[in-house]
Amino acid sequence: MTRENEFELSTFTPYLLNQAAEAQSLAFASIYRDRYGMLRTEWRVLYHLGRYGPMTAADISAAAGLHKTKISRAVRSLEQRRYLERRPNSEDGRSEYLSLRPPGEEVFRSLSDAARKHEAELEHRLGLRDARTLRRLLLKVRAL
Amino acid sequence: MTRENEFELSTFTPYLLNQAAEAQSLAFASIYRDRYGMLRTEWRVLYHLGRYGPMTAADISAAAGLHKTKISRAVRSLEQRRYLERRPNSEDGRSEYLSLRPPGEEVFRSLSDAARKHEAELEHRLGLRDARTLRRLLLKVRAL
DNA sequence: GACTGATAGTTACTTTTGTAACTAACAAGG
DNA sequence: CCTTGTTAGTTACAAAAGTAACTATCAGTC
Repeated sequence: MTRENEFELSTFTPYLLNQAAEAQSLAFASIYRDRYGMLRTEWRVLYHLGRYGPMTAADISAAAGLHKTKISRAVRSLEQRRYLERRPNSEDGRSEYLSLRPPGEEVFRSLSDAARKHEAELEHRLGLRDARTLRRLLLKVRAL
Repeated sequence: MTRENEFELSTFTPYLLNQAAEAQSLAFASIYRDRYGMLRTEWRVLYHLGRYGPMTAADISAAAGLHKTKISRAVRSLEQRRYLERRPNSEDGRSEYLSLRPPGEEVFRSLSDAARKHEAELEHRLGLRDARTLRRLLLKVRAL
């Protein structure tokens, strides 16, 4: 009953990308979610501040490619957890400089470690050669 | 100022997977969204019915790996657009058989065509060799 | 220094998703 | 039949994300 040239979703690249991304995201998301009750955007904001130091919400928005409302909400949430603090930007009264507080730094280190481990594990299970190829192809796809 | 062994999100495989998936999803989603105002789950339900013929919500749930509440909502939405119809299942009073109506079949064919074109285009831009490798690796990742 | 347009960030509103609770129908055993 | 437990699907509620409108500040111009 299956027609010859029928379209197969199960081999459709965007679908496979989603499946693979979801599987991997779930695996890593459970770490920042279960350990710290954080959302993906919150982890991303925390990461940028931890990795590159103090910056404004607009800086994060540009660097992470996230919409400003997402940043705004993530910042408020991280602030409430005492992970970051705001200090006025003397150059521009509209914005504030955001920086991690010690507990935030701590969480950043912990999650960075977990991410490194996660990546190493994936690389191991995939094999170094395939892992590298995959990264290269994903970059290529994203750039299309 | 950049420390040596610092974790780099931009080379983190789950992150790259998400980026690539998002880029590709957005590209294809705009088709069913803009053309027919459909959501991803709706397209998936429509696909299963169009590709494999009438089945129950539970069948779709199992085949597509989608939660039953998602199916329920998608089915109602597709029904309101007159894309599908329900008929009682004489074997089991709790469930109904779902099948596409002519307009639904029409949309299914149109979207299948669009998907085929999309895949061909991607294959062309990526090169056949890389496209195949990518699919292989994505399957491998999903299976981990 | 008032007017115009742009920018940083927040708030309000809407849509979508996730989760849990619920109803109805089934199935098996007493 | 009448309990007990399971399954199909819907509904209700809560969390999250998207979009638009808003406030405040800035920068340049007249």
